[in-house]
Amino acid sequence: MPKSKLNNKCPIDYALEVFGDRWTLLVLRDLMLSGKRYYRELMTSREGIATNILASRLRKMETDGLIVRKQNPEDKRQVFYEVTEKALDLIPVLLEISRWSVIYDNDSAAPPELMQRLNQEPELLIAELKETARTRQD
Amino acid sequence: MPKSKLNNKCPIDYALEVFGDRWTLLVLRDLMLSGKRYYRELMTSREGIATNILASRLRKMETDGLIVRKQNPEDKRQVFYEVTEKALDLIPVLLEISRWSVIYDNDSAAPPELMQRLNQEPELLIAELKETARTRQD
DNA sequence: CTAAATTAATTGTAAATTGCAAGTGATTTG
DNA sequence: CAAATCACTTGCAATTTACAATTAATTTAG
Repeated sequence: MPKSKLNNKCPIDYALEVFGDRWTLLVLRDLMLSGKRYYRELMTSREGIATNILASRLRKMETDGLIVRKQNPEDKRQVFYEVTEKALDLIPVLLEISRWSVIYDNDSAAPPELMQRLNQEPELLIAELKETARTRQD
Repeated sequence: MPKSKLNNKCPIDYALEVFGDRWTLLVLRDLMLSGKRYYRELMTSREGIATNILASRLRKMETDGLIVRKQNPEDKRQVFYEVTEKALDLIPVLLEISRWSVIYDNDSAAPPELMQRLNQEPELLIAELKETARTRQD
């Protein structure tokens, strides 16, 4: 990672610092769109993230204010992660990315009715996805 | 980079393979939103990309169908890059990312009237930005 | 016509990051 | 209380990145 500069001006720069790596967006996808919450659940993504990388990304994501780390009071070994509004506000970015990939990659698939709703009533879809993600965690 | 799998299914995966690194989105920004076309222009971005990294990214971006490499017939030393429709269709992604960064990073700035138009008439803004980028290159 | 400058890279190497395998400490389960 | 589970950490090899120097092709200046 290049040294971060004070008084960064380009918005793309900041975004790349926060999620411009190979794994952060995938973890956010799992937390926000796949309903995963626990470390062990995040380990099982099809992309196969290594445990040390997952741990270091979760640490950085907490530092960056995307997630909050919590302990399951009923089993103190278990740790889960809640997404913040800052993370939830990345849902539109994830959806735009998905829309693009579905067009340009033959192997990319997403629930077709999701893509349809994304074209027809994006605002409502985003609101629902956010609410679903939020509700899961209280 | 982890090995890419055949029959990739998640759209986010594909996107990360194509532009999920530290530099590709910045180069696309310069090509599509800042009107840069020449290698030497791309070298002067404030973020300071190293020349070997720029060269390797441009090669990969051409492989991935985001840009086309061309030679200036009036000065055969000079090389410029044109963006494809595939790249232009990433403008909405760049704009969504910018919207998010402007909210969450105090140091991020973007032309305020651009952000305003992004909220009020996103489709028209995107069409105009694409057209501007396209026109520049013929 | 030739020497210097410009452009778009490539090459070499050190530093940083990633990926993989194994191990650890706290808890819970049988 | 021994074994299993969970969320990591550690060690190390392999890959990628950053920085500096060099190169080949072409153009410009004198």
